[in-house]
Amino acid sequence: MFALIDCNNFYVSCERLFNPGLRGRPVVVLSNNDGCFISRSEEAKAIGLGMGESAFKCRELLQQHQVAVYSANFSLYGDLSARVMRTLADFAPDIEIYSIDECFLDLSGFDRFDLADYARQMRRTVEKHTGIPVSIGIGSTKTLAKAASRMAKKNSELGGVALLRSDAEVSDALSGMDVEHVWGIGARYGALLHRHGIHTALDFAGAPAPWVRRNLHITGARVQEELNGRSCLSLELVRPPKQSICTSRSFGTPVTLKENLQHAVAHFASKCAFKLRREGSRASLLTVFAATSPFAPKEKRYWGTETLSLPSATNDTLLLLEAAKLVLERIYRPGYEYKKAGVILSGIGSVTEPQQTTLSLFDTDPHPEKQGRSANLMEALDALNSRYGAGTLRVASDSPSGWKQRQEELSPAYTTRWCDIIEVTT
DNA sequence: TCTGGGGTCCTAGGACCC
DNA sequence: TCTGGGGTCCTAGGACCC
Repeated sequence: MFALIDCNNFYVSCERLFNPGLRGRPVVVLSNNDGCFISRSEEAKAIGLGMGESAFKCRELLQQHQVAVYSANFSLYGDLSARVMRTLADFAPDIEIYSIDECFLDLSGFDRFDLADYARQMRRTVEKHTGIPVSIGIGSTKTLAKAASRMAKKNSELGGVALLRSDAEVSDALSGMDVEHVWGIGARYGALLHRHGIHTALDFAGAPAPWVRRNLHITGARVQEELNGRSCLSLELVRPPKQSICTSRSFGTPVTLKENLQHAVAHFASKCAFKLRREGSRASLLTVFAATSPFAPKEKRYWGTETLSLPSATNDTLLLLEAAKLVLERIYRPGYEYKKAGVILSGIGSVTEPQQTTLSLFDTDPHPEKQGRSANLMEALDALNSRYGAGTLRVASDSPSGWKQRQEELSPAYTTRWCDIIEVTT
């Protein structure tokens, strides 16, 4: 059996933790740049504020209902997530951290326990240790556990826990679930399925397997197997290394000067390089993109992107920054109002893998001694920034001037930044 | 005036190899 | 008139997840 533990309205719950006055009130958390809703309290959902809906379109509703609005505060959410996961890890030997607010536990061998009772104990403990409310679903496959957790969340009379064990319990649950809400079936496949008379998760479980394989491919076929109680997805205990790393942002106000765009791109490249080293990886491809608003009139729209193949895989901030600057130089077109830019690293391999270089006939030596110096420098850079805070030591072009996000309603980083705590208590 | 960010996997088709 | 079989790698596009 698998358990899926899902934090309720996670980001909103984090904000409420440090601001108990928000309980019972409608609360929303906005995306980066304060664009749309990415987390909503039950009260906010009841008012009709939709997931992913643009905040500016709901201005009146927000005011009318005195909705508490927050900018996304990921350092707070990340830290609280880690606390929740540490607490849950004590309940089973194997845990897969699936996302910032969800994890799977392997409950095989727990048959001597009353699983529903065990889940209720988990809920109480997480609530007590972290203050975050969770819902728990248990089933014989990960997909069924997901379906159960959805039930637990939707039906308050279940007390936050749903267990699907007998065939009758499973078919009963699946018959009450629209097919597009099954994990792995989204809106597009949902619409296709509805057109073919497949409306509920139960309909899908019973649909002809060859048809599913043909139309929803191997991933859809797996989902169907899982709904029928045959486990295809095992717990992933170690996260595989990332295959691509992206840092991108929308700008609060449009950026027009190349110099300012360079500041932003240098910042994104530095962040990417840091993430890459944290993974213990190197990248050989670097993409930069810079774009105007997709909502601008057609003649004012531009989406520039180009990828550079690096002479050898690296995780050196200086080299990646240099490459990013070169690419930006190529894609920058004057006269546009840039609203967003980003850097993507790919062609990623581990630092322990043998270096695959694409040296040209005329390249000079790869300078092994120089590479050792680069590694030392990066180590020192990361150590300083870890000790004294991100951005303490950075390349001069990685500058915050001339571009910034909108974050008008940012709460303090209560658990990760000393100066924010002092501000709260004084 | 305002519209997020960061990922994964799969497929099809083209180019190429022997 | 016919025109093999078995591969790899790369890219674009489309789907999905949170």
